[in-house]
Amino acid sequence: MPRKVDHRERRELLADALMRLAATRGLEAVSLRHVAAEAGVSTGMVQHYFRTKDEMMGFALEMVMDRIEERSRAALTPGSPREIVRALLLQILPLDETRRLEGHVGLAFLAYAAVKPAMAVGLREAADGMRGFLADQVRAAAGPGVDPDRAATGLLALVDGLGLQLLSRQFGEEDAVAALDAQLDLVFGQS
Amino acid sequence: MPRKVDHRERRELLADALMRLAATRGLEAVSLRHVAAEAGVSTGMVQHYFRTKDEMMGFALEMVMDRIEERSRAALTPGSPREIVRALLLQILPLDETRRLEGHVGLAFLAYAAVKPAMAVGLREAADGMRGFLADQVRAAAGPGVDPDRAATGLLALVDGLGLQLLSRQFGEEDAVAALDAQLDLVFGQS
DNA sequence: CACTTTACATTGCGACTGTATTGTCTCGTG
DNA sequence: CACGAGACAATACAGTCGCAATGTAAAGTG
Repeated sequence: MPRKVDHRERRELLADALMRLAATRGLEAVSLRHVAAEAGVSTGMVQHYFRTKDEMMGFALEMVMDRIEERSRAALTPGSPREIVRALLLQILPLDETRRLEGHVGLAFLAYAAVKPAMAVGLREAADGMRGFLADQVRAAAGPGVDPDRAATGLLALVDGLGLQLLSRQFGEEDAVAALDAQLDLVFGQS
Repeated sequence: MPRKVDHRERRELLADALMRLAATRGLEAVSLRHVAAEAGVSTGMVQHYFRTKDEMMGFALEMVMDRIEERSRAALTPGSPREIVRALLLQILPLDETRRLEGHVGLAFLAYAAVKPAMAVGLREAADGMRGFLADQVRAAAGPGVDPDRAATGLLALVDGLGLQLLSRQFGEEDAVAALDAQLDLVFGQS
């Protein structure tokens, strides 16, 4: 075997360039040539690591989801269910610049996946897992009149919606956090 | 002046074709030729009514927003604030096929507007107006511990998030309505 | 030292894009 | 009835797209 190169590393380098492009100029600006230029390599190299454009898109999407999951796992701190849920959901909100970038990429992919169903299954599974985890936490600590599954669905939808509006800068970060806390109050009871 | 043609009508015909295309095959499939073919006309005619592609996109986006606003206005029925809010938010959720289609188009435009800021201002204004109206309704009838502005933000974000997940068929329509009702319970107090 | 496999770079092709140009037909007005 | 303006249609153009083919350099293995 000749020249040893870390495939995973190269692909992540290219996917990073793709994300930068998608966030600043939209998914429609993502082409083999543009990704190559953004990464500072030749288009031939991009083709070498991704046999087709769809393969590149799929890899980038998976990478975004992996990063979110990784950050979520890192935010898993011991505490009350409410604290756990809050820490988790705060990781999903685009509250800093890197997460804003990922959020834009995610939004672009969401619209992309709406048309390419093959891309949607991963997103669905991730959301289902998150919903299940949230429901467990709510079940453990919520008030008596609260349906855990519905509350989890509501929390996830709220964070999605807040994230959407944060991306279009409809209000500040502290407002979004306040809205989330208000919702947590409603679900877990005022503390 | 020669041959009289209703400009508005023709443009809406073309924008309808554009929406069908955007919903089924994504905004990336929207080209002058495709829109023309979908509408069953020549590309020259499309150019005649829209001098540029961006102009066509902008018109279609405005049309989508107008339709949502029109439907919302039609749903304005006399009743308690909670009933008014519920009826209004139910119009935003993609609960039937035509609204699913519009939802997909809206999602595509959301991602599009994230990159073309000129398109985003209209979306922002519409959301602000809606938020203000919701806040007024909440202020008129909510419990004492509820901040109207925050509750309005939460409701709008919830509906956005629910709509997003409805579009990707993550759960049934009745679940989304149930989640909305649960939230209304929390905001307006159990009835 | 051969030899093969991998890692790229370069180039070319056909299809498609938005836009500009030009032509034709048809109507309403003077 | 002439005529000019609007309503299209057809085509051309430069650019970009994904992808395939081909070439070259380097490194590990026998």
